[in-house]
Amino acid sequence: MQKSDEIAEVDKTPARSRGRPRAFDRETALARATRLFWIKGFEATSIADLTEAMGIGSPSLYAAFGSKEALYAEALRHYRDNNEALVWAGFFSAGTAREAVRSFLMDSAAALTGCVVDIPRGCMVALSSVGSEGHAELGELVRAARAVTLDRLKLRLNQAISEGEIPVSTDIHALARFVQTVQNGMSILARDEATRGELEAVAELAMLGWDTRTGDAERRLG
Amino acid sequence: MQKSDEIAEVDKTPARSRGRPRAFDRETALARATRLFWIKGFEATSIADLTEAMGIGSPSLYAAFGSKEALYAEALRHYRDNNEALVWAGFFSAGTAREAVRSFLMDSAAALTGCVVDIPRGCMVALSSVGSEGHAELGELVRAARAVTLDRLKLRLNQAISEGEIPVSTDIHALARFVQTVQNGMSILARDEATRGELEAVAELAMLGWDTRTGDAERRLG
DNA sequence: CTCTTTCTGTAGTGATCGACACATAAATAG
DNA sequence: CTATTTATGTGTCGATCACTACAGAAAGAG
Repeated sequence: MQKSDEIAEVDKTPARSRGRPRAFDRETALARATRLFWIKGFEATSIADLTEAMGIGSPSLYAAFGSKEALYAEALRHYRDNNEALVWAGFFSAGTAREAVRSFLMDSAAALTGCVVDIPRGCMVALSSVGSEGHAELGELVRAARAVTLDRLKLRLNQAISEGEIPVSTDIHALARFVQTVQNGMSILARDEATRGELEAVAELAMLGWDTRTGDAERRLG
Repeated sequence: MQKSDEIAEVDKTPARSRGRPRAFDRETALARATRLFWIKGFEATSIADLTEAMGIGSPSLYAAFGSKEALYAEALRHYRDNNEALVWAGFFSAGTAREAVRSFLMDSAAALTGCVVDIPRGCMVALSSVGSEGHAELGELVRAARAVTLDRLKLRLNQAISEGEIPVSTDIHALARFVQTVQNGMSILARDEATRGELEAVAELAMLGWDTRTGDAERRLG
C-alpha cells in the first residue's frame, strides 16, 4: 500500500488532510449520536438534540456526516460494530448449536437490560420503526440487519444437522424464526423495565422448546 | 350537577346538542386516525397526515379530540375496543390454560399478519415507542396496556394451577413472561413481512416449551 | 324571525424542523 | 510570507410542526 518517498508517493498519512483539523473526535460524536437514536428513534431525535449531545455545531455535523439520514445509517453501523459481540460472541464460540442458541438468548437477556455495559435497554435494530416512518432506505437497512440474525441462526442450525447434533427432519427455518422471535420480544420487555433475571427465565423456557423439538427432551426430563 | 326548570329532568338526549351538528362521524374519523398512528407511530404522524386521513379540517380535529396527544390516547382505546377480541376471544373461551395460550398465540399469528381483517401488521401497543419519544403520559398508557397482557396470562395460569391442570410448582410469572415475549416478538416479525404460517410455526414451538415445562411433554413425545 | 350555540373553512400563529450561506479560523503547500 | 484547503460559529433559509383566531354556516330555543 505504501510506496517510498522517491518514486510515487501517494496516501502518506490518510488521517492527515490539508485544511483546518476537525475539533472533535468523529467516532466519539458518532457514538453519542448512536445512543440518542437508539433511545429515541429516528423521528423523535432532532438535529438540535444531536448537536447538543455530540457537542458540535450543525455545520460540523453536516460536514462530517452529510445528513440526518446518513448519520443514522452510520449510527447503525457503529451500533453493529460496537455491540454485536455482546450477544454473538458466545454464539460463535459455542461447541454445539444448542449451546450457541442458549448463549445467544442468555447474552441477549443480559445485554438488552443494560447489565453488561452501560447501554440503553433493548436492541436498537429490533426496536427501530424507521421503516414505517416514511424513510424507505433506512428501513431497508434495518430490515437487512434483522435478517442477519435469522441467517446466522439458520446457518448454525444447518451445521448442526450436518454434524448430526439435531435430526435432519428439523424445521430449520421455523426454529430460527422462533429464536429470533424470542430475542425480538425480549427487547420490548426490556424497554418496559423487565429485569435480566426475567429475560433469562424466558430464555430458559425457550430452550425447553428447543429441547423438545430437537429431541433433547427425553434425556433432560426426569 | 344540572337543575331542572321544574322538578328533576336530567339528560334527555345526550347526543342531541344545541349548535351546528358535526359534519363527520367521530368514530369513523377516530378509526382512521388509529390506523395512521398504528402504522407510522406518534411522532411520525403529523396533524396534516391526520386531517387528510380523517377527512376533516384541523379545527374540527381539535374541537373533537383536544390535542394530538389526546387523540392518540383515544386511538389506543379505540384500538383496544376494536381489536382485542381478535387475539383474546379464543383465550377466554378455551377450556384449559394450554388451549387458551395456544389460541392466544395462534390467533396472534393470524391477526398480526393482517390475515383476519384488513388491519396493519403488528400490534399497535407492542410496536409503540411513544414512551421513548418524550411523551411520558402516553408512554405510561402504552405500558399499562402491555401489562394487561401479562396480568391476563398470569391470572389464567393461576387458575390452571388451582384446577390441577398444571403443577403447583410452575413458575407462573416466568411462563407468562415467556408467552408475552413470543407474542411481542411476533409483532416485529410481522412488520418485516413474516407470514402467518411462519408465526404459527413459532407459536407451535413456543407451545413445545409450554408442554415441557408443564409436564405435558411426556405424553406428547413418541 | 332573532338569539344563542356549535361546527367548519380560511388563514394564519410562533416554534421548530432539517439543512445551509457566509465569514472567519486553523491547518498544510509552496 | 502567501495561497489553498478544510472546519467552525453565527445567523438564517424555506418548510413544516402543533395549534388557533376569526368569521361565516347550520342547527335548536325563544
